[in-house]
Amino acid sequence: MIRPMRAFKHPTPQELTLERVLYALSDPVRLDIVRYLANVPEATCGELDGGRPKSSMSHHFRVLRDAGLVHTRNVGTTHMNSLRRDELESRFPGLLASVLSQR
Amino acid sequence: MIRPMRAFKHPTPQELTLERVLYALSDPVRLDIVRYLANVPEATCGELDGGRPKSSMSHHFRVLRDAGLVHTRNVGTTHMNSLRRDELESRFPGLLASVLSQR
DNA sequence: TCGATAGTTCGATGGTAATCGAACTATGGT
DNA sequence: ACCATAGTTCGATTACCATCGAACTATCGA
Repeated sequence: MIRPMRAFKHPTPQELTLERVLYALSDPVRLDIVRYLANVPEATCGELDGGRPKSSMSHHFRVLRDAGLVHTRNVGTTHMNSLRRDELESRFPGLLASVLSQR
Repeated sequence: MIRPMRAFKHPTPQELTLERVLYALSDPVRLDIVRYLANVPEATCGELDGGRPKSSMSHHFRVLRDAGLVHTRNVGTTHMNSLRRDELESRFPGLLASVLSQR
């Protein structure tokens, strides 16, 4: 009886709130993650820790996931993260691009 | 020896950080304040409390001021608040408009 | 099946933020 | 001068959040 690895819950675009998205983006670590993900198709969690403990990174990815910014899928032993560009665009048109355009 | 009412400190556009702005906007009460201010030239603090204590409103206005979103000037016994549209636009072009365009 | 690897979850800690009442300050009006 | 009004500041409480180590889970490879 093999149970598959627990899948992550990803909110639908309708479930997203502007406050939650802005809050998720208001942390320097998470903003860096989002900026990084904006330039690659996907990235693993480990690829993004800046020497930080895995548990801290896991926390930030969870916040980003719960806010609807990031999608995580399981690939072997790693977790592949990607920006939910299209869903974000459908729910908050132009918002992500606007934030990412700031320096 | 008359001392004028203590003036508020307003950060310059250069001093603003994206994280701070996004954080200030991530609270429902403050987001409502900003949305309201977007539709009027100026507004007093009292005009915006939704039955909340004055001290709570004062706190939120302070956060918005410190983040650089709101300017407060003294007019008689009241405080007139306005959105710092131009400064915001110069520091984070398009950001405020993008956030305000979301429902 | 035995590591090794990648990441999550748990629990604790410290820091920060929201909230409110109460006291205080400043201004204008009478 | 006195009072009312508008808002700030202070202090306390509560709640939440970032951080980290440690234990746990899942997958792959040997």
